[in-house]
Amino acid sequence: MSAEIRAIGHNGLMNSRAVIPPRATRSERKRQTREALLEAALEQLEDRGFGSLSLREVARSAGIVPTGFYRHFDGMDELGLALVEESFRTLRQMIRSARAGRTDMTNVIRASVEILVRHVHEHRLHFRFIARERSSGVPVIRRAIHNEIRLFSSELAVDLARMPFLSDWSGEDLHMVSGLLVDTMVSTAEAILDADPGDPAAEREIVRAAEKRLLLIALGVPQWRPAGRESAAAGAATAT
Amino acid sequence: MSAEIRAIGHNGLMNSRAVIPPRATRSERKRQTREALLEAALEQLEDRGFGSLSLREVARSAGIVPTGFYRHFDGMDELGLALVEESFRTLRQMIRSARAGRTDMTNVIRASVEILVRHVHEHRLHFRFIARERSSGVPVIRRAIHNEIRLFSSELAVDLARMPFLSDWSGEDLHMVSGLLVDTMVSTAEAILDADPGDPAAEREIVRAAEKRLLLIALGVPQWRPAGRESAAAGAATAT
DNA sequence: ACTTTCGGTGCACAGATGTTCACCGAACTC
DNA sequence: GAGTTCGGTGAACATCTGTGCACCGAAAGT
Repeated sequence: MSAEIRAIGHNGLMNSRAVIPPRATRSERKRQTREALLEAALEQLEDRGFGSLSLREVARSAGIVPTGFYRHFDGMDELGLALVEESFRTLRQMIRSARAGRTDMTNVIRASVEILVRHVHEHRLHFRFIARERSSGVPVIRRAIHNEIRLFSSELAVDLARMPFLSDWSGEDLHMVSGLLVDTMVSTAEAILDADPGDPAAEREIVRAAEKRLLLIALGVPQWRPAGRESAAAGAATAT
Repeated sequence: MSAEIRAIGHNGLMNSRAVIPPRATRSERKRQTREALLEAALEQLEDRGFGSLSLREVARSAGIVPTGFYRHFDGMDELGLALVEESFRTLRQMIRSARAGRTDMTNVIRASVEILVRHVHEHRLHFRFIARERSSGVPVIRRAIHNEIRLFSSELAVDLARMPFLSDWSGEDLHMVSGLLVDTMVSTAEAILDADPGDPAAEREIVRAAEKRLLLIALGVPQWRPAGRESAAAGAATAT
């Protein structure tokens, strides 16, 4: 059944349900309160882990009664998984915009970091959620996030393989570097989330450091197994 | 130690403390139950975040009654901060042993990763604690861990400054690379913690990837501003 | 041998939590 | 227009939580 009426997007960040949407089809209203539940959970993650969220409190600040919660999810875990899905949907959207603007690669590093930072600001709560729950708390959510990130890293490896100076790299090495890049980006996102919003100096410092990190990694790439032979020989790497 | 649940609702005259060393000075026994509380908390972090730990449950599995908890900490937060301190004490101990064995630096990477892995196994619960609570949950604990890690990164920067090929680096750049190294190590530790113990193949893979990451970073170092002036060496990433 | 200190106990309380159940009324189906 | 679906309600439950209080008994101090 298509026929979805598209009303205005969402009701802003207000934590209470405020006034009831006057006119809406039933499934549309259901979708709205479902979104309100997700939003309420995201907001309450400011000073608590997902595992310490209470169903009642989430329902309350979403504007419904505790038992109404079960009309949408059959427990907090399912709500959490929905949050993972939603968060990574916006993340993939970020990747798309990153791929879109990659005409020249002279400043690919700067551009990537800038896109990352912009999306962290635009979807702060989503990033905070995955940053917070990535390593912590409820196992099922941790697993889900880890799977998404791994998948994500694999996609980046495929992208990297297309680049000229990486075209002859082994799959294992490609995945290594993509993993390193992803982890670096994750660290950067976490740093930005921790730095308080409204302090542009601190954020610029983070961005600066992130760009340097990525540049350092990029500088290592041409030196990777320069002779095609094995072996590490860290000290052996010489300048051109 | 005694993680067993005391099923009976009202304990009669059963000595709940299990067996304790019969002879001990009072302050020594206090230290012991304090340690039991810390241990109990660490163990219960397996499938929950620190924020969802309950004072009662921790006290129970430590073998004391809930109110007895307050003889040692005045709340779970303080217990958490004690855990942070304890955990980083063992971490610094690791660093010392890392510094001890650095005779030759041909395989400094391999040696570092190996030390990291060994300590993760030896102090699994401590590492799991800081990995879990690093980004999540209770703000006060998160801050404490972040401060420790930042301090830690600074110390590493000082160490790096002593190395010949890094001696002329600026403080900012040194801190950048130390931060990158620390984050990489943290990621490696998290990966090892996630991989189940007893699967040596998976772990070898993680170690292998970690060594490659560090090598790639190391290979970038000699290329870092080779002429001392602007102009990043590889055409990879300069821009305005 | 006395007094003090203090880690640990037991009880009690008010509040919060997840989940059940029967019920309502407006939106949907026919 | 009659009947059904279904998102939301409110009361009730058993259970768990953190914390205050008075008390105990043995170790420590004198």
